[in-house]
Amino acid sequence: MELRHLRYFVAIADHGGVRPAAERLNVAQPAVSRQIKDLEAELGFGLLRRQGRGVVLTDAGKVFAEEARAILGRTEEAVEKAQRVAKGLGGRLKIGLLENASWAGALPRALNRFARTHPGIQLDVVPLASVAQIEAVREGALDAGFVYRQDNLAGGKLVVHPLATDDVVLAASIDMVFGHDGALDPAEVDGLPMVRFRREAAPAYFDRQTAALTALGIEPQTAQLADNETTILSLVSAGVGCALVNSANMQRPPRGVQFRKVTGLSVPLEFVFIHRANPGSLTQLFIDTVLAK
Amino acid sequence: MELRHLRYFVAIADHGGVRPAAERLNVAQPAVSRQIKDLEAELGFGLLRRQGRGVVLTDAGKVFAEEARAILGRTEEAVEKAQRVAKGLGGRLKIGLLENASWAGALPRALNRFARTHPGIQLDVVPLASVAQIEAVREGALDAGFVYRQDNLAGGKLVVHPLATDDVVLAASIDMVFGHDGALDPAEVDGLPMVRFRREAAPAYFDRQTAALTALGIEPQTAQLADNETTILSLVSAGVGCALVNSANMQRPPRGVQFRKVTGLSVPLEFVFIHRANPGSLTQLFIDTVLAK
DNA sequence: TAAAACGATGCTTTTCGGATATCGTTGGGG
DNA sequence: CCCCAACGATATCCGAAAAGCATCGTTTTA
Repeated sequence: MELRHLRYFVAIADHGGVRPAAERLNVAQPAVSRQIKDLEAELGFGLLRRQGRGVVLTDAGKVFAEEARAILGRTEEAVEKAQRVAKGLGGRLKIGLLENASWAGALPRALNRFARTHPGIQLDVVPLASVAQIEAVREGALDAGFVYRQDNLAGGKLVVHPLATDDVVLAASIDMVFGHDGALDPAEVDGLPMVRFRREAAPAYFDRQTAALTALGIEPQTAQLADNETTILSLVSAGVGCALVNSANMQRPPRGVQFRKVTGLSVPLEFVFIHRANPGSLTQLFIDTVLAK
Repeated sequence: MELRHLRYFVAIADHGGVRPAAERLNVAQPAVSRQIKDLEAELGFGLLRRQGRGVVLTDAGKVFAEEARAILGRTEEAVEKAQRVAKGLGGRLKIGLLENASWAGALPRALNRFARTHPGIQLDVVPLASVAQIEAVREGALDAGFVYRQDNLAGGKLVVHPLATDDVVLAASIDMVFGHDGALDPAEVDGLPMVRFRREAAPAYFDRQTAALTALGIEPQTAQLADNETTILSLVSAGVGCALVNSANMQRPPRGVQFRKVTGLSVPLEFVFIHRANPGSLTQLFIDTVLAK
């Protein structure tokens, strides 16, 4: 069965006869007769009742005509829909974002700009941790992602655009008094109870933090584990302990938390934009918007 | 565009390549390549990105593949749907029925039997007056109807099956005392206030009633007009007057109403089943069930 | 670096849809 | 009542188009 069969049959149903249908279709009458005959043979039941003068639709024919009309309409819609996507006027993009930190950067502006410039494109923003985003982008589950650079980023068809470099600072409850306002000496930090990332959530980050601390002679005392930075800051605010957090948090300091640089402590956090090496046209549009900045 | 294009393209999308798609479709690989090329040319945008080894769907291609799958699925459904109708296992029948009287006959049994025998067929029962039903059946708005024989029944592709012949009887309130139990003499009826059909509702019937009454020397005194027999009987029961009604009502006498034959008064009411001369297969099934009785 | 896998292209074969001419049937009009 | 007009079906031919075959270019992989 081909769409031609449906087109011919619908024309007959619409114009009440083979001949007017043929005329409307700009083909000769026998062509229509034959196609319908073939269609009936394939379906295994009659669509028309021939009664000398003209034809009438059988009951099955009436139903089939209705269905055929719907199918033909659907194909037109399908073409239009795909066409909109091809023109960059529609479609759907899945973008990964870290739910903690770094929202304060240029990201919201870029997203807003894209949404305004391409109103037909649906932006699905998926909150995911860096490791999960990288995996998702590799597999195509995400079109692009905003993550902190990880070990598993290397190789394998991924394009990485560095956007900014943050560092860690010490977050402590405002109830904790250090006696001065400047950067903290490592000795002042040693021995303090700390709220830490659960290692499984970000192994590389955890290890780099640990290494940086021990290099300064600080033995981290884990008071509590948490899965994300928002939770960590809540715990810090509650006085559970201090914590090393992304310096981007200083842009929007949570209530009850003070941020202090620690002399000599540095765990560079490279915030990057990632996508596959062969992005689709839609993704390319998004990439351009993000990098245009 | 033909369904073949969609089938080929969906096969590529499903199997991730031209060659496996061709194998699944039992055609050679170049055939698939060309069809997709033609399809892209017709659509005006690309569906596949050729990259040496293998192909990947473009964004528009992904959308179109989804749409194409839906369309192909719809066609299968369409065939099955029409097939069920062709086999007499589905579909819809519109049947006209008089909302008053004559329900007490074999009709409910026939309708029930049909509903049980053909559970897939939806029976739309439309309450309509005789004249309206005849018009509707002629125009195809109804597949069949149950009516009282009318003047406009003659000619024009209608098949009429007489089912039963009723007559009129006098309906009166039980408060009305005639002094005996048998048929009434015309003289006893003359001068009584009567509830009558509005003439527009059934002109022929009205005139025949009037003629029959005057033939017996009865001058009908109209106490009230009504549109249907149910209303008439309610008015009779309320003591507004007596009325000539279908004798079928005697099967289910309404509360507070007595029925009396009037000597010499006869207005034969032929209850008939009608349908067009060239019924569809579905309608034929229904006809067979009704007449099988 | 060579081989294998994949898709594209050129050419031939074959299938199938369309055009023309004609026939059978039916319904309407003189 | 009969003939004509309208409609759809059929037969045959022709052309378009889809499929098959062989081959080429490219890329990935061993």
